[in-house]
Amino acid sequence: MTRKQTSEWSAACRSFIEAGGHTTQLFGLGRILGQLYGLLYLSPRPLCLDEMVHELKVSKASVSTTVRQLERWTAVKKVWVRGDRRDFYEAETDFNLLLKQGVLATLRKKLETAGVQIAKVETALQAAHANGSRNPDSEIIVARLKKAKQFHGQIQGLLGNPLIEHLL
Amino acid sequence: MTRKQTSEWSAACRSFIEAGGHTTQLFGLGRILGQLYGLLYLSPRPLCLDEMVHELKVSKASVSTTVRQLERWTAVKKVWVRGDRRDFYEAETDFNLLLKQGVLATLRKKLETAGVQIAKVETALQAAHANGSRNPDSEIIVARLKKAKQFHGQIQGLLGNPLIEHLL
DNA sequence: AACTGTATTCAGTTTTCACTGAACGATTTT
DNA sequence: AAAATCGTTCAGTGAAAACTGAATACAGTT
Repeated sequence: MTRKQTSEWSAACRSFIEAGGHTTQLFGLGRILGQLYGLLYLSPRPLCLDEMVHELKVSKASVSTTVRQLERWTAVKKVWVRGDRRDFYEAETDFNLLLKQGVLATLRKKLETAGVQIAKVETALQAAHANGSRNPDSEIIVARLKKAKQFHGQIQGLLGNPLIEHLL
Repeated sequence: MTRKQTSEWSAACRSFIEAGGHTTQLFGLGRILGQLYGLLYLSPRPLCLDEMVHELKVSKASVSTTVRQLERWTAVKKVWVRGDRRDFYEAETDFNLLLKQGVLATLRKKLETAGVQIAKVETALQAAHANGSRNPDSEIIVARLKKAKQFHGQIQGLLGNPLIEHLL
């Protein structure tokens, strides 16, 4: 990537990087995220910011923020290069690790906030009940909320299940 | 919902519906999607479009498109009401079924298109190789692409794994 | 201390996307 | 056949998100 290379090879690499961008965009993450990870994934050596800027033809600001986002997800890590004060990054190539620490972790967090929402509704419901309010459909509503809560707990348990980690 | 009811109960329902909107928004899906499903989920009887419009205070266009989106995910289904030519919808209350047929199915589809991307890169890579192009980093690139492809296959297998369905 | 090379932040711009209003088409009722 | 009732489609709007250029901050060098 950093050296000049035959057009065929670089074409294949560009194709991979572009595919990465498409994929992340497909999942609602940005375009650059996938491109950047793809670039680092194929690179045989760590790259500094300006190299990434040059390869992807995007602004330095985008690279700076996106690479740190990838770092938070443990998808890339910063590496030291002796005698160079620039920041170099390389990709974490273990996808399984990445899936566990990155994707599943954020999924759990979102599930958590969803649980908070359910809890809120529960208090509202208890308030209605304690208040002596009567409603012909009360049983149905209570039952369905209960079911929703159970499902939430089930999914949380599933994501915490060591079996999942074992499958990866 | 359709009948008048005490303020406490409707407050709890509105809270649930709002929570649904928050949750779907959290996952990158629209706000209305979650609200609409929440409304139908709590409703003891099927609702027609105008009832949903009235409850959620959104446009009929939004309800029309969103409810069909939910239908594609088998999250709701259209039901016939005798002597009424309007379309009525009710929620699928089995979350497990919903997860399998809805979420996992779309996930598989996205994985599929990602696989197409990888295949494209592979042909580009073979072209480079057949062309006799030389590159010092070729082994690394080939190896990493292979690894990526393996991972893709692994995930596809995991989503097709009957064990997953069993866990739900 | 001034300067150079680096990364980060921030205000502004472009793009994307959920959502709407109004027009349309289809079907039923008068 | 005219009117009424529904559902869908489509161009447009507003807001949020992605992305950029320029300013800033920071560390090392002269």
